[in-house]
Amino acid sequence: MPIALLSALAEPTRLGAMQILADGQEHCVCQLMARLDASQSRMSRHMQTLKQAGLVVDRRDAQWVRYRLNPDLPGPARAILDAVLAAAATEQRTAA
Amino acid sequence: MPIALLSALAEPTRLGAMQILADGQEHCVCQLMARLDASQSRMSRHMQTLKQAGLVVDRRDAQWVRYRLNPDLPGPARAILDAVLAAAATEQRTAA
DNA sequence: GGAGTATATGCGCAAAACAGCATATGCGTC
DNA sequence: GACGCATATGCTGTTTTGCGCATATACTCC
Repeated sequence: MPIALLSALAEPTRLGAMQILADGQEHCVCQLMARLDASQSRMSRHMQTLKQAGLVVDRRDAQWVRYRLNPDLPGPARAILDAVLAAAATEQRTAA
Repeated sequence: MPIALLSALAEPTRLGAMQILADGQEHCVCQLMARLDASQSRMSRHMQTLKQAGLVVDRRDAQWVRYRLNPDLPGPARAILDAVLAAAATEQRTAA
């Protein structure tokens, strides 16, 4: 069931993180917290959640942990993610 | 934000209801409870949640309340729903 | 209008989610 | 090894979510 995926995405900070990571680049926790205005522990925990859901992968790089989209995300999950990101993007345009 | 949509779908009974409603037909609460093995109050409340999220619409028909997919679901929301249902269907095939 | 069926809802409870704070851990530099 | 920066995690309190039970409401049939 995609329940785990949906739960992971159904939270503003986590969805925000996914929108940032959607650029395909790696981002460290410190960047994410800054851009999403989240505290350190909050951001770290949310990234754990996304990782457990299989949406992202992390990599230690010196003092940083760099997160990026899970490149091996299964097709159906990837389709959900794309649809969600597209919807989120649409809304932001609408609000502008 | 699609947060509301995602939250609504991120619950097994509600997702199950959406899978049933995906046939395009109307279904009364009693059918849904039977097929999803849910108590009456539980099913009723879950349907309220789906309704509030805009995913379904209801219609009184004599003693029954018939639910069906919201035909006016906006495009991006519809896309999410379709992706989620497809993923759910895939998993069930995998399990079989 | 009384009984029966279908649905919604108020209430209380238990479990889960989320946040903040403090602290631990990993890594680099000196 | 001491210090500093980045990240993770234990603990605690608060809020939210989902549930069951009882009851209210809507409708039909007699």
